[in-house]
Amino acid sequence: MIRVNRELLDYVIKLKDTPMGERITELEAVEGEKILLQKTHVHAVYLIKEGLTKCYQTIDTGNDFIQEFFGGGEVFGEIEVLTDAISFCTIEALGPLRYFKIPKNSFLEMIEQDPKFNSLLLRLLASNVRYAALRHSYNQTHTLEDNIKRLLSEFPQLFEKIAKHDIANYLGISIRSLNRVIRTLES
Amino acid sequence: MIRVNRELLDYVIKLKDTPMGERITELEAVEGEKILLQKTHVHAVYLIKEGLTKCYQTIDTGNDFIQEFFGGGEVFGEIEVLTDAISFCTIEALGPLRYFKIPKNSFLEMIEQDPKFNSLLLRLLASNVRYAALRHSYNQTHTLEDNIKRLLSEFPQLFEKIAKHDIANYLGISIRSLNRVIRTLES
DNA sequence: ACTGAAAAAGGACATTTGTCCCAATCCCTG
DNA sequence: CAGGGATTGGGACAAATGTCCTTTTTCAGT
Repeated sequence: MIRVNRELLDYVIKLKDTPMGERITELEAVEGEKILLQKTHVHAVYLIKEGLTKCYQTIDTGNDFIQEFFGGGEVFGEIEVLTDAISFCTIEALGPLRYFKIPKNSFLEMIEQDPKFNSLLLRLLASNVRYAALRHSYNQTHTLEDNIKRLLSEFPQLFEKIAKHDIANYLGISIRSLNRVIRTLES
Repeated sequence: MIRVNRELLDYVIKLKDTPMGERITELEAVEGEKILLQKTHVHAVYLIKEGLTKCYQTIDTGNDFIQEFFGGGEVFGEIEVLTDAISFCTIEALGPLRYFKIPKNSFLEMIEQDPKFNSLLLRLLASNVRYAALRHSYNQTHTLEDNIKRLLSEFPQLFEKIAKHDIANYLGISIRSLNRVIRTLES
């Protein structure tokens, strides 16, 4: 639900105090600000220091589909930089945000020259593949009710921290359906 | 739909003629054989040389959900080896199969010592993340009819090459629904 | 405190999808 | 070539979900 990566975050914070650290800038954003735009070229890789973002796609139907919520230590832009592709989702701050920006070239150099960073990145990608696969298979094969129960058990503050329409877009359903199921859960 | 990675396959085939190549074994499997079992420990990484596999999870409801179809150059077991986790899907041959097996330790060494291999692996992971994300968002936000049309345009031999129940399990729907929609497509 | 906009809640109906059957066909094997 | 199991196709009904719309609630800004 909300992905984080403490280990990578700690490592990059330490990197800031090395020569390579000069190439990493620290930035801020406010709620609603978009750090990365879908269907644009990506020239840097970003890492969240503090705060929460949603990573979503705007579909041709006009709806949004939220791939994931990212917290501290999560990375975005790396897929595009590695595959040389146009960005496939938008990253938007859900509150005040602090994040690091690593220029594309520096990122690629770090992969080559810093085995520890490389290893952390590989594990991040692998862990995200795994998480997304499990989430989607569960989604496709269980009822909405099961899905919401599962989210709640994983993240009890769900309804306090995340807007209804975002939860609906994360589950790929309409708000109406979400409300209906929440109601049956309460009774 | 069917993932392949020509570049990685070519590279590993070349590797076979180097000292490192001695640690890579080439194996075969027949249709229906399972190369990797869900919920087991993984001690090696595998790469498909020739043939087709399905990568699926068996859900607690008894249904299967197919994450992806893998062809030449695709890798499996890497997620588990990198994240030190139990395998989250089963890999099954859909026909005669040839594949390489790389012991866990050798795989990890290759990542550290062979920048080219490391780079190919990073790009494979990134490309798979991207592909899966796009597939799932499309799936969640479009009708079944659109999804099937999309699969057909991407892979016109769909119905000749892949069994109905596998297509249904890939889309996360029942065979009944699949048949129903196919029928409306024909008329 | 007032107001307008966004968010939340839910009624009513249409549409989609699943479940449970049963029938027809194909294919493998004894 | 007979029989059994898998595969395919589809009818009928139930359940889940979407669409459209209206009402209520919340809340920031004046």
